[in-house]
Amino acid sequence: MNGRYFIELAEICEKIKETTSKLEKISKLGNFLKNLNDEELSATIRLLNSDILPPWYNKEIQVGYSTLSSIILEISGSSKEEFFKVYVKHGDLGETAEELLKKGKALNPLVQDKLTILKVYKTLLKISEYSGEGSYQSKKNALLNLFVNASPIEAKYLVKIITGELRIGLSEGLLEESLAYALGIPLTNLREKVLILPDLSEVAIRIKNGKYEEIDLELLRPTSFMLAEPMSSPEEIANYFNKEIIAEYKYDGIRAQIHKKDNKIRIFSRRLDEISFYLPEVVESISSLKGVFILDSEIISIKNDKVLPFNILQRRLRRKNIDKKLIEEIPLRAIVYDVLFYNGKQVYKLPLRERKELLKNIDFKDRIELGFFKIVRNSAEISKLFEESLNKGFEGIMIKDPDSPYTPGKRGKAWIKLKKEFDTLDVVIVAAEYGHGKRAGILSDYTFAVKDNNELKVIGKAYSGLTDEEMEILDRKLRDITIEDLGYKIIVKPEIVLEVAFDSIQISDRHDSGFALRFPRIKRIRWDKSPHEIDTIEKVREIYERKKAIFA
DNA sequence: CTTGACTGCCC
DNA sequence: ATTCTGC
DNA sequence: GCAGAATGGGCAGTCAAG
Repeated sequence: MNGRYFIELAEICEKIKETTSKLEKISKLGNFLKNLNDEELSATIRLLNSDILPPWYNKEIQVGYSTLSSIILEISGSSKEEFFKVYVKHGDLGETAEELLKKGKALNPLVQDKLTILKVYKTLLKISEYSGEGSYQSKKNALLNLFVNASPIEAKYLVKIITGELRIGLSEGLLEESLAYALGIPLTNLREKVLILPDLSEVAIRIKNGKYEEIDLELLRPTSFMLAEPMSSPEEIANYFNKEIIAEYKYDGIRAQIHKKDNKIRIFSRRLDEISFYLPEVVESISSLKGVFILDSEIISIKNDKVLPFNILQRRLRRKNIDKKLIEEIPLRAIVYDVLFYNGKQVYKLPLRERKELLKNIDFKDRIELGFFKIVRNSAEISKLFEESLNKGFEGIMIKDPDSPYTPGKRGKAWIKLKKEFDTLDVVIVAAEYGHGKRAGILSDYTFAVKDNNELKVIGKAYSGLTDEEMEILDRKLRDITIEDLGYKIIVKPEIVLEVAFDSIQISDRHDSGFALRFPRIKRIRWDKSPHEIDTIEKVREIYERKKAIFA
């Protein structure tokens, strides 16, 4: 097999990492992409996107941090201690591989079967096929075969590609820009097509072969979901729109795109995985509906008129066996609130109010129902509906501009989400871990506890909410109060108090308090509070019980 | 046969 | 999921 | 306003090891 060498791609990535200029990144990568043939272009895009196959193929590599670490250890011949030290320093497995390989001796320096882009891509493809007994070793052997032929810089990018964390300041966005540059078309044209057909590689090849016009929404093939932006109050929403708007309940369920064409039905998740298999009774209900369509919906579970919490609902996903008992235990229903394709027509560009009208033509029944919505005009009406939603056990409300088209993949202000106000707890930091990537070497991930009589009980971890500056201040302070250094993590004297916000509390054996927080984030550092003043496990229990009352 | 580490994806 | 940062 | 980056908790499946 010959063709373009993988080292070329690795070196381009290195240059992209070194510059902060977007234009430079785009031209560097764009010029490289321009000269690839179809097969190599497709493979390169998939590698850079860490998307070996489109998600709806439901194939996974099943190689992660642990497997890669053992490979790096093996071929670099370094000790665990050394590996660990280098890893904490870089906060990136790829960088770790590069440094250790530079230091160590290559396992087999004489055999140099130079890696090509296609060889790498095809190997990863093959790895996702291995399963069953001995598959771990097969995957490892296939990877070893790549790594023994890789120079340190190639090894670095192999690791980065496999873990999906390139960390070179190039993600889907700039990749698209580079591709548009390479294809010589405006970025907006490319982007429009990618949102409709969310497979950058396939879009690129089709455009390259003059099939731009033919790319449109296709039945039984997922398109990106339209997303919402958060706002914090009914007033903010009312002021922003200042007109009649459509309001719906917001459900804490699983987003589902439902495709029906004749008797073929496919359902896709937000990440575009096909999830039809896990939802047989939903599929059955859909099959009894008339028409050909693509619908947007939320799947939830309601039992005895109560909404089941998300962690229960989640048990319906990724199941291998779905029996009668499970279907009764966690009964599903799909709440439909939008339509993208209806009886032979693309309708996603129509204004929402017309799409809502179209939905009325479908004879929803059984487990598929039309989502409730109503027109609201001011903050008082928004507020009222919001309260109603919470009382029913839902998550909040969605506010949508009736004049807006369905814009796949866009998170704009056409859809606004209003979630219930979060609770907060005052907690104390008891441990801290080093971050990754740009947070390498900084204690940026904090484990915190609440008070249980004279003891401290861990209730969660958080990393987001602080500015870089605050993190650096905490970093220095934490080092001063270290009790024990575990290498990747330090235990500290309980001195620093944080105000932590979260969406809900759940029972959990993850931490010793017996509780865990959902969506924890740091509100602020409470320099003014001493650890004696933090919240107690009783308060945690109280908040938990209050929420539980709404659920079944 | 059971357990625990690992992986990936739902929010 | 949330949040911050740089452009 | 967009794009990129870092990272939370819970779940099921898979595989290797005991």
